[in-house]
Amino acid sequence: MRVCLRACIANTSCCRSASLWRRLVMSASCLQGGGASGYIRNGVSEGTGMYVVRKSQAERRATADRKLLTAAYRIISESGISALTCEDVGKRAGYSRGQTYQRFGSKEGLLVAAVRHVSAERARFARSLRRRGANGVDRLVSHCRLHLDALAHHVKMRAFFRFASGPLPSMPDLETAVLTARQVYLDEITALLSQASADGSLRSGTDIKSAAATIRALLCGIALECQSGGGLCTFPSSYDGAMEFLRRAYSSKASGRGVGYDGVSGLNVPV
Amino acid sequence: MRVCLRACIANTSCCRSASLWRRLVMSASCLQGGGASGYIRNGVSEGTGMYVVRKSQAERRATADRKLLTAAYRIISESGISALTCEDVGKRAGYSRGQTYQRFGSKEGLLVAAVRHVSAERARFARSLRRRGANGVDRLVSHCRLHLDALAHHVKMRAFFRFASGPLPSMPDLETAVLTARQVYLDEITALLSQASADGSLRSGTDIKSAAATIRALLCGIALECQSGGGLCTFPSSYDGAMEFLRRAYSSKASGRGVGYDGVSGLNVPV
DNA sequence: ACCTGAACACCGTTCAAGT
DNA sequence: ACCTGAACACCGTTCAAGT
Repeated sequence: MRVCLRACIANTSCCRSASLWRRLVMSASCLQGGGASGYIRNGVSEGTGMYVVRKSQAERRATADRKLLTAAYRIISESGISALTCEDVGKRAGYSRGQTYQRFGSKEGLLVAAVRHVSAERARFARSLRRRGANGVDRLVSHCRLHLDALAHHVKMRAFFRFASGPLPSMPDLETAVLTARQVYLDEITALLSQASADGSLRSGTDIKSAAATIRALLCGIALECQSGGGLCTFPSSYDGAMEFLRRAYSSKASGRGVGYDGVSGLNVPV
Repeated sequence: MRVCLRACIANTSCCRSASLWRRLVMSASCLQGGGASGYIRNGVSEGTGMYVVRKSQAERRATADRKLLTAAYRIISESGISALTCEDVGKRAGYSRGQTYQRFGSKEGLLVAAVRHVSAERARFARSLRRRGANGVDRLVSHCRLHLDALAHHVKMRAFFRFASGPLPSMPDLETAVLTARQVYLDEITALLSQASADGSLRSGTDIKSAAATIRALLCGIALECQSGGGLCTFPSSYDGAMEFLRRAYSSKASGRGVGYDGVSGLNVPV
């Protein structure tokens, strides 16, 4: 049973009630076409309240979500959170301004989804890091360096630090989501410190909780500085010193004076 | 020669041209009164283009500037930069929304003035600090700690870190002003490091420029975390560890393991 | 169903009018 | 002169209408 909607609308002037339209699904072929002219009605089972929704609808929604999110974190990584407008997001994603509301309910909803996405991506990136070094502190420092290095290459990482280093005003749900993302980041650093403690490379007497908070503050502070330099963020060589600083403060070994960063191996090495 | 403006306006319907009004000044008594009913015209010297402007006008402007600025940095310290609206500023300062434009040209103009003001106040506060400690590194650490401690008590300091840890979008002049304020802050830390270097308490081999950038990043990162906790910022005890970390990383002495913060003296002391 | 765009509210900004 | 507030533009948001 297929009914052309154009004809339906032409014949009945008031046929647009929700109860009728809830039964509409879209044919899969529409996803390929350019326009929206392929709407059909099918699978109607009168009186049961159950409706058939073809997979293509879910796909369409997923596509919209993905495009909007991608537009959002690109804008954020380029220009910051407050520069984002729904108009811009819609335009980049190939939709109208209203689409953000269709999919995420509000601008805040979009931002919450965006911070969760980039936070998850950051955590995935962090897990993928091949941290190098002879011991836990070496690997901690290597992790921090590679993590910050990623600012130059990963748009999602830049977006993450935009969220982590300066929240939006008066958006409680966003604030909660950002705090969660920051907590995940803190837990990650805490885990690395625990490993360093376990293998004896962490300076004895170091309070892990406090050290993790300090390191996160340092990394967010550095990321903040990289952002303010304009569009693209690079990891300035002046922050090699910050990594050296981490090693000095937390290593159990009385490190020699001359420890330098080896750009090839990504390690701090004695020289 | 005094002319009551009310009468002037009643008699001439089109007397409001700029050329006429440029000659008006306000009597000093107006500043004391509540309303704006005391406008007078005086000191007119026809054809010379020179006009007498009584001090009370300058005072009035200065008062307006001060009230608007105070309203601005209070709002910023409480709710952040993007939460500030000209409506709010006007209301707090006892003016209309348009007054910000009268005095500062734009919201950005107000923000630039605000960041300069709180930056200058921060520098003044920093100079007033009685840094304690036996040597340059001790005094550096003491400075950092007292500086961050001030977040809990000084509204201007909270406003400063709102600016320093997360700039506004698409406001080039504001960005420049914030960069300048951050540079002043960096120079201050650099000077303290230089003193530590001079008296031999700074770990040899430390690059002062890089160390200053690292320390500023750490301090801004900590201030950022204090802000996100809601209204009032306090210096959490977990950041005692960050100060200890500074000492470990930059002191030339191989410090003993147990160094703790003495809340009374404001110093890190061996225990 | 998804999507759009007119309509509204809010706020930054301007500027003619008021004192 | 200082100051106000109506008017406009822009953007977040809603929602009736279009497909």
